[in-house]
Amino acid sequence: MEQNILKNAALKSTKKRQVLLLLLQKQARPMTAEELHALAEPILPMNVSTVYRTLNTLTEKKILIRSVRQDGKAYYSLAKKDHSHRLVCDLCGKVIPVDTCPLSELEETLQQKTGFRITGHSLEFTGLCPECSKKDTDEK
Amino acid sequence: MEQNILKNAALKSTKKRQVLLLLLQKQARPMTAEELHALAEPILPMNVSTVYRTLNTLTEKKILIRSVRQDGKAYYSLAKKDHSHRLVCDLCGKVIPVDTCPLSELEETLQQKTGFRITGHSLEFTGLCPECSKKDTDEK
DNA sequence: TTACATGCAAATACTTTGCATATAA
DNA sequence: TTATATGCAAAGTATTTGCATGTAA
Repeated sequence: MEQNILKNAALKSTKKRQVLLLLLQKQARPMTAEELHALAEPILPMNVSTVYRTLNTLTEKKILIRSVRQDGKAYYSLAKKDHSHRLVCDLCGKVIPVDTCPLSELEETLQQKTGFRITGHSLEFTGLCPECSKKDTDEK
Repeated sequence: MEQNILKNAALKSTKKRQVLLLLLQKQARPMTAEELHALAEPILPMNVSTVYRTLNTLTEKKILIRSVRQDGKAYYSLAKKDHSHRLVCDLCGKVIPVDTCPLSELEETLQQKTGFRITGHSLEFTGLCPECSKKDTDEK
């Protein structure tokens, strides 16, 4: 699996890259370099710069998607064929993917109105997931 | 004008805060701390940490809105009553405000489907503005 | 007068880079 | 063998903080 992903991108298939890819698959949520390093360490010790370099390389090869959030950190996730948006809980950080994307139509309209050649967009909702929402209410 | 904004927020009305607020009004586009410092310097020299502290204070007081972009930098703009989104040109950085926001309806739907209590969202389109789009085409 | 604002330098957080060594192909 | 990957330490960039001094109210 991971070997193929790497080979297809003309990258050497190293154990460290495989571990990082595996972690991103298993966790199935966007993670920071720091988180990935912490998770990888017990499995296979590696330097932080290796993590950063790997994430950059994989992002350039379009294997990963990098998204910088309001906390100023870069979050990485496997690039899936279908692009999607997500709900991020302010309290527990839980992420719920949103399947609908109502923006294609809007993009069309905007291109025509503004002459802007739109190549992409980022959209993220914030709020409280059901559990945290409950907790929040209980505390009051 | 600026004095009132500051007084209303129970903040001391200093010349430096006024200059920063004025710059944000005049430029009418989101700016980084670095940009603001460079613009303020010739008018009224001030330390970078003053700029950062001022921006943080004004953001806490809801006078400014902070938005961290994909470049990892925080952009500040005056908080207007109406929330809006924008088009950002990848080449020249030009910003075009988008008046429509099609997300309220979607938020409703999502709240019901997921149980998430949505409190906000961030949306930004990227692409090329008409001028840069032309330049880009010409070069090919 | 006094609480808050500012300058300055040092510290922090996240990320990148140069160079020597190690390893997949 | 050879181009690429990695470790390590140092550097870079955006931002914050502690402390002494300055100033609006």
